[in-house]
Amino acid sequence: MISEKTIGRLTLYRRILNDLIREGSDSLRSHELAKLAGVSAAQVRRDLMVVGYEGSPKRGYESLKLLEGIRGTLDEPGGQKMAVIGVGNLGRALLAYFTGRRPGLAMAAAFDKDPARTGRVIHGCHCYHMDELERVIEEEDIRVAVLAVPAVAAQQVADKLVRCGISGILNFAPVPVQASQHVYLENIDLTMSLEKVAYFARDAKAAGITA
Amino acid sequence: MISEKTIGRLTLYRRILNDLIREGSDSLRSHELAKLAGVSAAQVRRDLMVVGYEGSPKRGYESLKLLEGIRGTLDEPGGQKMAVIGVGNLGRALLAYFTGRRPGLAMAAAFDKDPARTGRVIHGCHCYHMDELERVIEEEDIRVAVLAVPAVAAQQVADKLVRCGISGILNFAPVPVQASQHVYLENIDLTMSLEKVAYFARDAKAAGITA
DNA sequence: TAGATTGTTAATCGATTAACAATC
DNA sequence: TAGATTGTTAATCGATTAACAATC
Repeated sequence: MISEKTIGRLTLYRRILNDLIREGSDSLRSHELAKLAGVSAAQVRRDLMVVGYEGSPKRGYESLKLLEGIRGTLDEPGGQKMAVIGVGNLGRALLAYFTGRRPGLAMAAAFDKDPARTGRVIHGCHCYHMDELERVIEEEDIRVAVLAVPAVAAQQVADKLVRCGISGILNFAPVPVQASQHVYLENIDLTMSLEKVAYFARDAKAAGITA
Repeated sequence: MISEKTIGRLTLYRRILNDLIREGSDSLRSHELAKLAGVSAAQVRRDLMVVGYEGSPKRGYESLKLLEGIRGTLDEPGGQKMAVIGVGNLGRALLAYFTGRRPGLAMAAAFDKDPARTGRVIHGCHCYHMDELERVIEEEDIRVAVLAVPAVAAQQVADKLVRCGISGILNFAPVPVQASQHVYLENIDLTMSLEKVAYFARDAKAAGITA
């Protein structure tokens, strides 16, 4: 079982690696990757131990083989499908943002309960009414959901998603949503993050004056 | 010095408390708040120790006084101003999302380098050209910036923001941006979060089959 | 009072980093 | 070889939780 943090960093290493390969790199050292990812070299080496490809003390890590190893660890071979639930301002932006960002993770559907928003294509993705949730998720074999509904509806919609067979939820509603143990759920609380920044900005400014 | 995590949870407690007060609650216990916030009661008690208001073993915490205490800890008395940098799909959505969400944290300006997007009002906020960044930040006394520019531009724009006197940055570009020690920077890597959910959704599904 | 809840300390837990023998 | 880098373990660090005397 690989930790959440390690998986997160692997996704970052992959992106960095893709850039390096595009620029012609054929090998790299742990400390180079560490610098670019903003972590320690020991962290990088520790993380890379899980991908099943070993570097060599002489040549470091071969870029292509390392990328292959990370892909083998992170990706579902046949690809995965996802959906966005709620196509208000944030939902539409996330739809656009996530569409085509990574091959192997396809945006297959969008849903909303407002009939004014359904029955049309938004950012290349068909928007269905919530009544069709179960049918479409089943037919399209969707496993991952991006939840962008208002806070009051979040828990209820999450429960419905779980009943429909979704096994991963990325929740943007500013309430901590609960789900069964067999469903992976990550909460991104934008308001919390903004308020944290506002608090520490104040603090940083004060520190700056004192220093 | 209060930890990042504690500050984050205090913002959550405040929101929950606001809801409870609206519903008529005048007092609450640590375990009630813990349940609603999805944390342990010990965690809540520990967090609340920093706000300078003590509960009593008999009556728990008085809702209004606790809210007052949290406000006193988190909020800058005169309020704070923020800006969004980059008004593409994501930037515009964040502009709409953060506008008016909390009194005391005002969206004062938006910026973009594309002249087609500047000189107009988006979601109630004037959009300036990047050339006006320094002047407007100074005039409006903006301290917090939400960074929603493409990855390639992120570090460069962040550096510019710091030079203009910004002391808190919420970065949405999918690269880890670096800033000086006197600037608080939080990275929200949406792609990383999505890929993590996709990975563990696969895992969760496998666990479900095995179980 | 008796009992529930508080503030607070000690124990636990998990993740990160430092260190080092093995290796090319 | 000599030296840099690897995989991996031990030490460190920080945050969370369990426990409990104090309290209303």
